[in-house]
Amino acid sequence: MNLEVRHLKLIKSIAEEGSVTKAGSRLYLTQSALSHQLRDVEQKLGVSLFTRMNKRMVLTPAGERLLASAHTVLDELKRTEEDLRHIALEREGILRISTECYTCYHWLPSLLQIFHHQFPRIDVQIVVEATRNPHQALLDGKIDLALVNSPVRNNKLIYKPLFRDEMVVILSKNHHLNARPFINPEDLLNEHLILYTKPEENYALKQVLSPAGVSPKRVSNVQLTEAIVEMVKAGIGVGILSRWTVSPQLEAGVISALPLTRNGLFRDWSAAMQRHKATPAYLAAFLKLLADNSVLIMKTEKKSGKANKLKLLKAVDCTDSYTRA
DNA sequence: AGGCAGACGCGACTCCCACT
DNA sequence: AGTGGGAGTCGCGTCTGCCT
Repeated sequence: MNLEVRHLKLIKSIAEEGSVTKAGSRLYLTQSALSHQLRDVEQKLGVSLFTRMNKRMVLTPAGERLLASAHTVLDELKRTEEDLRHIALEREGILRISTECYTCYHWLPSLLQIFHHQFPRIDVQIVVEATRNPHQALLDGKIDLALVNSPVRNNKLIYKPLFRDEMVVILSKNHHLNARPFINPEDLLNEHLILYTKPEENYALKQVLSPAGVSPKRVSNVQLTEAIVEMVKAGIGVGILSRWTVSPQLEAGVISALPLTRNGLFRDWSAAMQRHKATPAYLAAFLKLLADNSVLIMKTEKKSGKANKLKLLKAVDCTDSYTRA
């Protein structure tokens, strides 16, 4: 290829200025330098680009053709440089997120709204397919950040602790187990357990019921919190959900919740990402947003003799109606 | 006078090769 | 593999002649 960007700038400047001397002033080069350049490119292309008419440089048809390309290419280069500047400033890019639990998608959109105000040109993509194994998705480079609660750790990933939430057993108001201060695994033996996730993926089953050798009479998988609440309310079964998920219903008094085991069952949430990958500014900002708001997402306070009560603060209002597709 | 183009020289850069 | 030096190349500037 004979044509270079300087040749495109040259032909554009000469065509617009009408002379090599004026073009030289615009390009901060001498008339002679541009004359050399022009002769060089004309020789390489084997065609005249300008007709020398007295003291004016007039484009030939070949010159007209090259000028059209020069406009296109130089404009595109200008746009590219502008885009690269944005990327260099890390104001533009893609942030791919997934979580290890579908229920997080309840409060995540609210957090993303705040993030979008800070980084309007960052395209946030929620990769729902990675929910089943966000660790592997991170290692495969399919996502940039995962919200995880699994105690399993991978040494190729780093984990930033965020918050702890409590899994509780939810019951209808007139359920006989309401008399208990907490629920033991064996109390669920004769119950119809309605779970948000599949039994083999369920945190409570894996951490408490299975180790205790307890297999409830019946287990159903309903991937809709509102449906689980309605079924529990109707006395069809009992559920196990994170306390903050059912906070509005608990406050409204339509269902009740009891800790699972004497000490309760808690999940420790972390933000996971690749250990040896640079953290762009927008990702760092999102992490900070998570860390700052994790206290707001689920703040528990001890009340004398009563179970922890969840408080959802306005910054991230989880009561927004949101249902997973 | 003003503008273009050619001859020549300079500095920066690249390539190649020898050396450590 | 890394470093340093010499040769060649390229792009540009100065000077100058030619043309209108």
